[in-house]
Amino acid sequence: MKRRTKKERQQHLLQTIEENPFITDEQLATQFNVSVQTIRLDRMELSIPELRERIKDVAAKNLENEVKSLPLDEVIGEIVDIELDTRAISIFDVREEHVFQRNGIARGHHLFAQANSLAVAVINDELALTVRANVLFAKPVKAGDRVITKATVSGQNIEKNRTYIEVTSTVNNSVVFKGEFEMYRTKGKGESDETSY
Amino acid sequence: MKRRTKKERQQHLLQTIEENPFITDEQLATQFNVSVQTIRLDRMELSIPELRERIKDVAAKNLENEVKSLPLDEVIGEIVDIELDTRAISIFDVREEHVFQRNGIARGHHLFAQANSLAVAVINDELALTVRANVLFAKPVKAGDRVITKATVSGQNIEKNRTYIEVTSTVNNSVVFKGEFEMYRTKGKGESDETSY
DNA sequence: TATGTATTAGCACTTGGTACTAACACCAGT
DNA sequence: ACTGGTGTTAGTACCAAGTGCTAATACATA
Repeated sequence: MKRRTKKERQQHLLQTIEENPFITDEQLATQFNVSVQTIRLDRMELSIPELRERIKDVAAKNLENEVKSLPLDEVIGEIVDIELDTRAISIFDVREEHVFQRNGIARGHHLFAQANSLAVAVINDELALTVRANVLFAKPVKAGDRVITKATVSGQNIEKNRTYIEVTSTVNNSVVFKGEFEMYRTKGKGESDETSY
Repeated sequence: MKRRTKKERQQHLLQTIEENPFITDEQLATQFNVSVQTIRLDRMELSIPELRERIKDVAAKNLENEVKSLPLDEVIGEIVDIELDTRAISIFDVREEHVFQRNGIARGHHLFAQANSLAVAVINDELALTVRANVLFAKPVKAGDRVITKATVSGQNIEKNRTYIEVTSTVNNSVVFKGEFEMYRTKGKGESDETSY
């Protein structure tokens, strides 16, 4: 059926292309029962690029994402200062994708992930694993907040290959998260590799 | 400079296109100092599709990824069974992107995320936040492992709006992770909303 | 010298467009 | 009844980045 007005059709057009950027003008023309030229005029008015450009945009976004998601898998948050086996600081900007849609509060595991990543990073060893963690989520964190996390090595047990780390996260100097991490490592602080595995 | 052999050039071609799928035959021809036709023949022999197809492929992959990465932000692991305010079970397949490159062991925060997600999900409330967690990483988890996580509500403190949850994760019936979660919620188990916030 | 492989050139054709011109339909205002 | 504006359609020339095909040329090797 013919859409009543031009506006209605254009509204629909925007939505259709948003959902499926791979659609050609000809397919759109058939779908809306208008000529290909009308679709072209519509696209121009709405400044929607042609099929190939649309696809290229989607593809380009993909390459961006690859760059973005990789470090996200490696270390959560950006390490800004580190003194191996002593302390480390990282920054994590909370964005929309990290919070509950319902109330805008950051999901706990993102804060945990930042702390855990930092605890792993501060240990000067090839193999560092989290054995145990006691964490406290002191205050809700919202999208837009910049979380600054400090990890400090607080102790060691060389016989058990353990390192203890205290982690504190703050937003605007107010503590939002605290954690104690017990980490396993193959080698003691500053040791070379004669230590038994 | 001209590449010595056809094979060398084709090897290089594969690599170049892999790195930058947005390159045209003409650009490739200039780069390798051969004619456009030669590049076309090479692509045919190597069954490399034309520029537009390559871009389309990248874009299509992107749309797939969007669908994949969204639920990952919402809940880590797939919930297979749930009885609200009582217990819940989820499954999480550990893949390459979840493990340390160096030793193939899953990063702790992914296991924590699965447990935390499940603890939030089991609570029958609009607002559920993690207040505190004590977790133990009992055994390393590797890529390919299927982690089965069970969350059980173990207690409540109605005055303090707290719910306590025990979480256990196993791989092949062997415990790999245990956690106690203290959760904040606005309403008590089964209550309606007259409770104070 | 003949043969095979690699390379290059040229032409017709394809898709999915842009850019532009022209025609027509219809509705409102004067 | 004529004019004007908006919306729609048709048609043409052109473009990028190809495919598919034929033909010519170079070069080495048997």
